[in-house]
Amino acid sequence: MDDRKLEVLRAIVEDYVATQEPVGSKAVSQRHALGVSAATVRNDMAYLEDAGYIQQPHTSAGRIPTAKGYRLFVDRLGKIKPLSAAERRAVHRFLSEAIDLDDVVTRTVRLLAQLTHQVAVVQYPSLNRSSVRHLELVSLTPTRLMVVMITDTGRVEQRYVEMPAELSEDDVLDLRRLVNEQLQGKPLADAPRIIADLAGLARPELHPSASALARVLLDTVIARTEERVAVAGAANLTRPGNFFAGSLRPILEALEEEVVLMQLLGRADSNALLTVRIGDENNLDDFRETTVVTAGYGPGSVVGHMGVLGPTRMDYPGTIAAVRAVARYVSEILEQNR
Amino acid sequence: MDDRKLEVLRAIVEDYVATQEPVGSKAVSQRHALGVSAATVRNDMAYLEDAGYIQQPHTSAGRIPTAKGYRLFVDRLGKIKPLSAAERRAVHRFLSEAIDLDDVVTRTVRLLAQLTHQVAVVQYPSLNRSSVRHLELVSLTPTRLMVVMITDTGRVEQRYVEMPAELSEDDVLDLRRLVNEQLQGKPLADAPRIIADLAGLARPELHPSASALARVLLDTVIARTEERVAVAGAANLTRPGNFFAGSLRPILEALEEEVVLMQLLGRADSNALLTVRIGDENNLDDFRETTVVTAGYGPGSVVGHMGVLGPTRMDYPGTIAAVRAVARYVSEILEQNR
DNA sequence: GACTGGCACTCCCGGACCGGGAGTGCCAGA
DNA sequence: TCTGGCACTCCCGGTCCGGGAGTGCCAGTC
Repeated sequence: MDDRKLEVLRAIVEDYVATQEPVGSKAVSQRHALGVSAATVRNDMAYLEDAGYIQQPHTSAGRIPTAKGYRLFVDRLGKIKPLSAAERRAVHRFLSEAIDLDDVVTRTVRLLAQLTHQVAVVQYPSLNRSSVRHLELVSLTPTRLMVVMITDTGRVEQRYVEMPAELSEDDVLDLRRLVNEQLQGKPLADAPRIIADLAGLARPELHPSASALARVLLDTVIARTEERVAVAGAANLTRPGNFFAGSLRPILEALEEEVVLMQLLGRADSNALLTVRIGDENNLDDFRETTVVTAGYGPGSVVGHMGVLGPTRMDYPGTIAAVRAVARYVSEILEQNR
Repeated sequence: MDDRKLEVLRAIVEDYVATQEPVGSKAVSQRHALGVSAATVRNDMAYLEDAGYIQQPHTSAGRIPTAKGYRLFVDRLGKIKPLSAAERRAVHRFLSEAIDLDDVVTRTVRLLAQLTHQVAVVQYPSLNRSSVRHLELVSLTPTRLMVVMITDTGRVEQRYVEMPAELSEDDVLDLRRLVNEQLQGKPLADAPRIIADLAGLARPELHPSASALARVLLDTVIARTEERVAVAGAANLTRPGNFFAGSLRPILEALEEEVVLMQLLGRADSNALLTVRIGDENNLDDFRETTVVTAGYGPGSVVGHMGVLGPTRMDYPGTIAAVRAVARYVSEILEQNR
């Protein structure tokens, strides 16, 4: 494939993203200084269409890129344009004001939505990859406890436990000591194994209570917390030309389904620094016209993903730069709080 | 105002809500067994229009209710239709599976959205009206603490504190004892006063640390936590005829603005059991075509509001019944966990 | 006096029609 | 290999028109 043909494809992608209208041969040859005439561009366009990179909405209209065309653009043509200094400062300032981990996530998701003018999705840091920092037991009544688990990513999880027998203040302290001895500092991934043996380590008369506690702890550790996500910028879906009314509804519905969102954030290939999934690559019918740009984040290892979701016709260089920059900075913050 | 005229208004509201199309005199006289001819209905309609209860989109079209018309309907005509037994069972089952307070809120908001086919909004239980059950201090490093506050509504709040000096294990225990002695059982409304005197009660060498802690506690108590809300069912905005594309965007934007949502939930007249705000009554330009149905909930006293938001052309009896039923049941649950 | 049938009138809505414009494919020539 | 020219296609916006639904009014009836 010719170098010039690639330039023509780039021109088509850039113009189409900017104007949202099919772009014709004349526009390409004039505005992009290729040094050839419109007729020549037309020949290249015919080739690109044969090869499946662009298509015509109808005869005698300009061309628009196909998913395959965008893919080529992202892989070989788009030069990521870094954030401006002002934008970087804004990101730093806004995120550094976060008061706790939840606030970091909330702020991140808003920031992404605002920077990219798209829908942003941020996964809460996954419990599984973090470890236990502290467990606290609070007795509410003699037979009712509250368990609070604090992880080294700063997450706090709470559960109520009904005890099979009344517990004295000392009993609670004993249990508290026991669970902390066993679990403190341990990765959550190892926790289920440890918890299984927990009841056996308690004083014999506490066995029933310890098992009840263990059941709830287990639940806390493996619970659906990994699936929690924050969403922002849904209003951006209504930007003119982004999605027509018919396709809006399934997307709005999907945004409230954690399962779908997790699938989009794609924990499978979580090792890639940054992933761009265009159209069909999402393997979801409702997202055939949608591109998802995701990045992993975390202190050292990846503890969660964040991403941005928009029409395939999106500003790839800008979006990719924004997601990458924000993911990096959030990782730094988590690193500091380690 | 005639009894029959009221019946005509009811017919118009009900038909319009059902069909989303202006309703004509013929339809009213035929489908609603008023025992009078279309011509008579026309006369009544002319009266209702003069009085401002209905309007014509254009000459020679049927009539649609005005905000004033809906208001009259809600105040005098709509008979709330209770949930079916099956629906009630579903509500009970779904809510009773909640594992903690956050989960109650999450489930409630989904349930409301599903029952009413509208957008649901639920305020997290306000801290200010609850009281402190327990405070926990966890030392992360010698100069860094994590404060966890647990309230009697089951809410957990966490903050980091940087200490001006290194603290020993005993120092932390001292501070922990102190703050719990002072604050346990106290309503959050009283907390700021108590916290102000806190530092003075610590051992002299702990004064600086105690002040640092007090500052953060104060922040925790009065922080924006009161403004947190959960939203669900945004996809319902796209139901055919609910909102046209132009008016969708400002609403989606508002749904991400806590401030606006709080205003809609309206803490002002928080004493009413159930509030219906129709169109202009919301005092927000973007919500001129929107009705908000809200109810307070809480164990005994009101600790938060929940509501549903939809086009003024909504099924009032059904929506009101759903909001009322859910609010009641959530209140019961909170009562049990008290 | 209240209600009714009839009638002329208004206005929306969808479909048909049409001309301009943008863009294309192809071809012959440089 | 590139270019200018040309005939062709098809969308788009505007206009026009007829049918239908609904109204307001009036005269007549109970």
